[in-house]
Amino acid sequence: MPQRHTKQRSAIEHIFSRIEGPLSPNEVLERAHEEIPNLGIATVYRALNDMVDEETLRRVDLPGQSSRYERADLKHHHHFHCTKCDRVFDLDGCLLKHDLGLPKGFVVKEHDITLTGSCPDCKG
Amino acid sequence: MPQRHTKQRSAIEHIFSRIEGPLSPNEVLERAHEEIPNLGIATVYRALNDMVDEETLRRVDLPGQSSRYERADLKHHHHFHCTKCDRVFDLDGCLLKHDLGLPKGFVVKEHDITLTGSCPDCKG
DNA sequence: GAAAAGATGCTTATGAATATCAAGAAACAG
DNA sequence: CTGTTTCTTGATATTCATAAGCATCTTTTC
Repeated sequence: MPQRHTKQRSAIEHIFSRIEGPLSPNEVLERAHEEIPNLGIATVYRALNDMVDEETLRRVDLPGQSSRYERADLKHHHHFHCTKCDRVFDLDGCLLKHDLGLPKGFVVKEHDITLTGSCPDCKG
Repeated sequence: MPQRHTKQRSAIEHIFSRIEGPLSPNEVLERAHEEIPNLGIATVYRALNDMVDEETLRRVDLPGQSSRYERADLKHHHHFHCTKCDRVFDLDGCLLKHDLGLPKGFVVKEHDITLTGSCPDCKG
């Protein structure tokens, strides 16, 4: 329940203060290594999970890939995954239809949309 | 490249001829066990992958869950995941906006949409 | 049928994510 | 400050989903 101030936790938080794009746990680890060379991956996972719980971060699940994490304070948006260069782009605005026409009784709390294709750099 | 007729492969194909909903590899294994008691999970994975390659099946990736598989001949649709009972419902029609307003150069090949919330049976 | 080409099933390997636990570091009391 | 308590860390082991390796068994082909 408490929340201690540790340098590893700060380092991980700091990474997301500079970076917007969704990062994988390993990418977080690599970046944090610059500051804390012997940081363990388990600590990264723990920090990420905690931060998701406290809604500092949001989990980004792209089809067929393992989880990435992005700041929770970003404006609502969706993602574009380029299958050629494997990069993920943030897309402004919501791409969901307004009139969903769901059957009675379904209550939507969240939605995920991922577009897949090729980005401007990988046209073809 | 060739494609042999084996009873295990037929059994797996037969399951999907009766069932529409997305099934996990383990669910496929369980159902197939009724017909082929000593079927191995590896064979299920191989069959599912082959069937995805030949476009008999489609992989369904819901956020935070492992892959499920559904028939590829189903009309384009999306999925609703109830977080209470954990069931997955097919939703008719496409829920993507028509005017995506993407930056120039992005070419969309596919899109995935998952709605999350509670279903009629789990209202609350 | 018998040989050749593949598929199966078991076991082992890989990769992501979590659990375990001793040792280290913050918070707290004095 | 300094000791005590309690949480966090890091290394390792574990779990789970999936793929790979390989000897054996089945289809296909002749």
